[in-house]
Amino acid sequence: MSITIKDVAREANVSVATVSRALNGHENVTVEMRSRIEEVAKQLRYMPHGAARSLSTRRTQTIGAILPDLYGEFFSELMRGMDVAAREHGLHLLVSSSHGSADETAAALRALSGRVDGLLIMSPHADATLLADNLPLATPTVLMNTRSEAGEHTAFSIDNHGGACAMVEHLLGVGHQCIAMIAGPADNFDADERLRGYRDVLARSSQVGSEQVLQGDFSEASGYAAGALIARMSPRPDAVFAANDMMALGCLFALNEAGLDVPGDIALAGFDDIPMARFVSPPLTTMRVNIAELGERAARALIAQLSEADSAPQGTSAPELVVRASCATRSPDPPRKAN
Amino acid sequence: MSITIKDVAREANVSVATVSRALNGHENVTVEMRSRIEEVAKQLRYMPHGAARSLSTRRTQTIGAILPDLYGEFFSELMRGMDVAAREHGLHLLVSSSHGSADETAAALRALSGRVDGLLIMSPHADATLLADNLPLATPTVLMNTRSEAGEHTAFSIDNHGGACAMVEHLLGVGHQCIAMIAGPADNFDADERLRGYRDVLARSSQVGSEQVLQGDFSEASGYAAGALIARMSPRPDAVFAANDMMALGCLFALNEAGLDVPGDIALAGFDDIPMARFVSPPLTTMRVNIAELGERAARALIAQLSEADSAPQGTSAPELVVRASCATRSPDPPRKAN
DNA sequence: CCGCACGATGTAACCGGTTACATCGTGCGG
DNA sequence: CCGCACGATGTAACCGGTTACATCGTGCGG
Repeated sequence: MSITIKDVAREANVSVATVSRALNGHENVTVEMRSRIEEVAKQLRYMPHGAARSLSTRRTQTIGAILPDLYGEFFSELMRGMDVAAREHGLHLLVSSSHGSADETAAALRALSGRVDGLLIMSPHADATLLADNLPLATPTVLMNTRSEAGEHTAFSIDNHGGACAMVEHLLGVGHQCIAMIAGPADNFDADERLRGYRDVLARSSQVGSEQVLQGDFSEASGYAAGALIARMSPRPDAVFAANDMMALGCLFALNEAGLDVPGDIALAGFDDIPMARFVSPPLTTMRVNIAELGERAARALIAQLSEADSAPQGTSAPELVVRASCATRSPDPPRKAN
Repeated sequence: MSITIKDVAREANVSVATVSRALNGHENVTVEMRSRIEEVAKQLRYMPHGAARSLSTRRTQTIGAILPDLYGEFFSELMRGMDVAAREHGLHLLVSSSHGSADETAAALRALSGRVDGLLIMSPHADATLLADNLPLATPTVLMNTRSEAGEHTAFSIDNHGGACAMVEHLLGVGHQCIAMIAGPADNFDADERLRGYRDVLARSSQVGSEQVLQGDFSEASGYAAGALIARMSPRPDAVFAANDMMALGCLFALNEAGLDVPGDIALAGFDDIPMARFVSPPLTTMRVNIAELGERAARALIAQLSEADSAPQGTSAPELVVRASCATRSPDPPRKAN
């Protein structure tokens, strides 16, 4: 069907071994031989069959990534970071989405066996058991933002808890007393950690009343709904901390519609620092999460494992507080000149 | 090293052929035999080696995508569409970025040989020659937003020219006389087509003066620079058409900084309808491009080619005019309740 | 009771590369 | 001139699956 190494060998009147050596740049091939073979290969439009080569070398030059989804700002940035690290080492990226289901995660894990040299996994369901059951033995694996504390695999994550603490402390610091939180989806690890941070700071702070948590699901719509509720509360909180920026934006619309001024009547903060955060009016105070960096560091750690079997560093990325007009009366950001 | 089918066969006291048949659900295996083998396979944590299976079946269950980049709103949405189509058919997605270089595109093409069943390619450099030279014969391929008119491969694209025409006609229609354009990068196909649309409409419209093109590169910064220039022009254009939304946003900042009111003093329009477009003030008039749909349609066409060798439909996606406050004095969009 | 048909299972070739080991040929030292 | 060393090339095993074909065994019809 397709052109194989045999065709090239026949056409060049040499053995397949010589063709393989010539095309892979081995030493012991005369220059004339090499150039003759290269000529024939080019003329025949020969290109080596990846699967065959992988089978024989036991290397695929590919790292697999299993993510909840492939699109959206978050995963897009994550892939950007992974791509940077991968291409630096001439590796390909095979991506698979698990859509948040354990079964799909397991299926993806099994389907990738023998197709990748290592795996980057972000999945709420990637617990130790599931990994052990579906991961081919000895596949280098790096986990991202995972619940599983099982130190078996290298893990990288965003310090969501620390970030949430920092934000709540900031809000308390600038004088807000009653801070409501719009939480993310119940089964989401990031959302849980952010909520936990909020609770921890409130618990150890003496000056405040009780916590006030509204359920959201990370969508703008859920933020809008929560904002509408908050606007009607009595007494009304004097600050709102949304577990992500999209909900903060939805909330902002709802507060505006209710005739409330942000930050005059009520302060508002988000989490993530999505690009839109600085474009809305007022610009949104938020925690900047460097997602691409997380992806890049995780990929680098994986690549290191590919060569040296030992290294297994862990790591967290600390988000960074970005203060904008939505919760403190400072001047808004100037437009960024470049990305 | 790893568990292979031979280990399972030995452990279950059968031949590898029987194991293969049992695990692949073939008919002619007794139920006891099948369950015994499944039991052993599970216990041994056997998972078939993908490369070996691919080599033998000549199927990889994977489609490859070669894109200029893997991140950013555009490619992210594109991947979303591809993912939808791929997972519907149980296929994986192997992505590779060409970073806009012909060499990298060629390298990616060759590296994917034997690792994918078909290819989705978006690359400014994917011309007929490059494809012919680097594509293994008979690899089903679908091109996206390509220059190459060579009807050899199926191609899908956004109707950038038509969209730009529609936008310029709209601007003329609401009474603007002198419309400047902020163009995209010189070697970019989409940018060229949008510019061509602008020129074509102006050329066939009698009422206007000459065209006025400022060079940009699709970045917010270049839009900002162009906006600063425009603000100082005399006579000043009464409308600006930016080749994409990011430049339009940059331009908006520059115009605001220069004390100009949009749309009072000068109208502004973009292209793409990125999510931010409706959040800025004033909300941006733009052409909505359904990128995910493009990716999904292209992937579907590829998948169709995988089974039936014949089908080779072409297709364009028409962008849709979205009128917001930035260039006509209408009421702004209400917030979207859901995505 | 014998032989045939058919269903279950095994043997081995094959997919397309890589590479250890064998072989071949040439040049040079004694 | 002979033999040995070494560099270039070839042969064939191997990677881990799938599947065509061969073989085996059982039951049933004549």
